[in-house]
Amino acid sequence: MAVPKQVVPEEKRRRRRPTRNGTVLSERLIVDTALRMLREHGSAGLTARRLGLALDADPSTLYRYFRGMDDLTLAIGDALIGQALHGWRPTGEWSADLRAIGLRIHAVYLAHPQAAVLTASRVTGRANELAADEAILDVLRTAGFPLPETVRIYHAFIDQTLAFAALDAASVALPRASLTADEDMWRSTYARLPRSTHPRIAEAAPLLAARMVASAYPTALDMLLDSAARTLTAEGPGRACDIEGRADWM
Amino acid sequence: MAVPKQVVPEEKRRRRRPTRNGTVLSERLIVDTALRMLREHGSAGLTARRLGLALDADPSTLYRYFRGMDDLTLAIGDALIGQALHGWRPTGEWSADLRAIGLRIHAVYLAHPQAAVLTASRVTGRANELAADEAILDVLRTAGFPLPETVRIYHAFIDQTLAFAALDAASVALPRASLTADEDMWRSTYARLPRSTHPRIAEAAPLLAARMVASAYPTALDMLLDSAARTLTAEGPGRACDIEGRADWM
DNA sequence: CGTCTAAGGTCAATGGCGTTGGCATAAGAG
DNA sequence: CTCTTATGCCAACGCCATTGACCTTAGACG
Repeated sequence: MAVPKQVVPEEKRRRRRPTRNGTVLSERLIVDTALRMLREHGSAGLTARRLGLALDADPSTLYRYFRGMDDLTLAIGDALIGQALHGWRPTGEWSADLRAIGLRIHAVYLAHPQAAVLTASRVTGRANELAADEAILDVLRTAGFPLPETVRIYHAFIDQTLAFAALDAASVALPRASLTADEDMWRSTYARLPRSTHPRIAEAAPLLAARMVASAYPTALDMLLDSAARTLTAEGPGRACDIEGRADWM
Repeated sequence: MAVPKQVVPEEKRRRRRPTRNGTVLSERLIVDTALRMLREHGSAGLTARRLGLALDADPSTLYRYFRGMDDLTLAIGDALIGQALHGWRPTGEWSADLRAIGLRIHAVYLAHPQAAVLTASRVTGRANELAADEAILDVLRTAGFPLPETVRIYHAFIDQTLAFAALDAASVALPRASLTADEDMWRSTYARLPRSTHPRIAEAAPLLAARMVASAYPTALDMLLDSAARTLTAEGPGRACDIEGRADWM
């Protein structure tokens, strides 16, 4: 019959047959349940078996909705982006707008750290992701940046945001034990290093202990916007505006 | 008695008993083999079973050297950092020095993308990591940055470097299929969006296709150094020098 | 050089995991 | 009301990390 191995797209679904226990499945319900499970069981705790259990459905049923766990992962990622920009409206001040978008994305990812770890570095090409990219580009163009400069800043901005979101989420998503161990590192290991071997760390230890437990994203974001602002006001880009420093990887 | 459950630290090892097939194990050999296996089998392909197979040893033998796969992961991460700064010497020009350090770390992580994915967001507190942090702080202090400013820049610099390394490594480490799919996304999905619904993406599509396949790290790094340079020359920090934008997470 | 202890190797078993092929049943088109 | 087939369930496969019991021999010590 050749048939299966194909997932019916959500909008084409006609027959909504309830599971043994009465719940009626949908992409939406599955993604939401997956997010809840990620929060409860950690980023490695999203398993087909457990998800099936939470939905009162057989694990294999999930394959009627997603091609596999990876496909589900992408759907989760797009849901996060949608949630981040839900209700956002531009104010007209480009710098403040970008700052708000960046902090919103960062915040939503940190609110779902276990999900963020799985999805932050993926390109889904789904609706919510496209809408976010369109919004960012629009802010820059409306502000008056020329097209090449817009693309340059857009690239640095979105990748910086996602990169920090993933990094910070990874810390938060660590198992309780590893997390406190990592945090204590700055108070124990680093704070106790002898001045003789590590003088710079020793002198900075108190400040480090205070700073390193927080995210560096707001600082890095401000530095990026700071640098971008100069190319708008000044006669032209000061330095490093070309595409050099290109991919020597891949 | 009481049974060990403890791993003998490498420097205390006396008895070097060969495995059934003659190989003599060591932390070094295990980490190197693990790196090779990660490259060959992908970031999810480092398994105790396979590692044992590659070493001609029983998987359970690994537990004599590391407390578990997580402990091994940390050792791999520290090895990467050590490799990145191997042979590095400061030139005295702080901006160039930081740029070099950043690009070195980024490059080594991208050279071992599967390993980078596992380790970039971990704090090991091991020797190589400490040495790297000491070096970065020293560059900034020697350049004349006051201590609080040094710590602020250090934090943004190291986290941005690791964050981009992890993000870019994750792309490179994707299975061949997903990777080319992601790259084609910029030429297919994004390039074909109608001007009516996504005008900004449409006008930028060619530039995006050219840029997005490369890493934004060099650009973001230059913008960070650019912003930092102003706080050195000017009378004082222009803006955003305080610790605000603090952790509203955790 | 001989003894003997415990480090460092092996083996077998446990309870997870994602995924698949076959099967059953009821939703809803006609 | 009929009949197709979408969508659910089940059982099984081959992976995985980790553990406890066991065995063997390296090398400290007399």
